Amino acid sequence: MPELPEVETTVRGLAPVLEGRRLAKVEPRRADLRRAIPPDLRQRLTGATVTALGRRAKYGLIETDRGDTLIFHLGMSGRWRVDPEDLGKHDHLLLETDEGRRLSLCDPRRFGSLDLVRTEAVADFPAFAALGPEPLGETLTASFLATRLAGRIAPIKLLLLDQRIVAGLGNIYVCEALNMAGINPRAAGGSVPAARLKRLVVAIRDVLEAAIEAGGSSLRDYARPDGQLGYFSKQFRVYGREGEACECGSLIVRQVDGGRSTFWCQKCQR
DNA sequence: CCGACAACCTGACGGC
DNA sequence: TGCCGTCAGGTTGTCG
Repeated sequence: MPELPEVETTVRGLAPVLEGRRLAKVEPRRADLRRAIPPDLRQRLTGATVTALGRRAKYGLIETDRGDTLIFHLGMSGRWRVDPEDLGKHDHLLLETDEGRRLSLCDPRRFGSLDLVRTEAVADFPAFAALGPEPLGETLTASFLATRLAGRIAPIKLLLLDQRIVAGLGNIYVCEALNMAGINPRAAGGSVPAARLKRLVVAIRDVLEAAIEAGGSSLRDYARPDGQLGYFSKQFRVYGREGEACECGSLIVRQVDGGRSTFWCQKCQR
């Protein structure tokens, strides 16, 4: 999916279309994605005015003046299309504003989700309750990470993918951040020295901010809501670069951890 | 609590 | 051209 930067880019792209606009039409086009879509979604959102857009981890938030918040997750392949010319079989939810702008949530693999919760209870949303801190916020520090990783023998790479430890990182940016921080992805979480964790926190911030700045990554099926592609994928240091040379001259390798590809440099990351 | 692994679903791509 | 295996940005449930 869309990891944190792509969701952030998406939310920023949706804001000018939705903020302050009344939802003239709300049309779910199937009953479920990964889970069931709330059956009363159409009824509760139609006629409501969008008051704010937001993001928590990899979830996008659309708040309305009726006290409801639509929470969307893009899964692996989800994206919002803006003013689509025509709809395909993977366009699962349509929104139309009072200005006649149209938005379609398109998600071929349907690993995404849609939920509607009372805004005052967003923090109690089950998927949010156990989430770790935002990586771009104040809470994520080297000492915080050290506490969360203490005693853990699982590879640091897998622990960083655990949304309960840090919320919003995915496979791409974990690979990138570990490379920037010079950390071996298979190092036991609890064994990473404090100095490396400091570098890691800086690397996580830097890579996420740079990706947001560039408008998110663009892989197979991700595009910004306005249809323009993100450019950050061109800046990957290791992700998807198996066999290519690292800056140090050593070749980037790919291995599988927890069933997912890890790209890294064996010389720079120890 | 921890870790390993399968499952969910479709599409793109490479090899033959 | 077509068929088949493999892989893909994530999350969640089960089992030991």
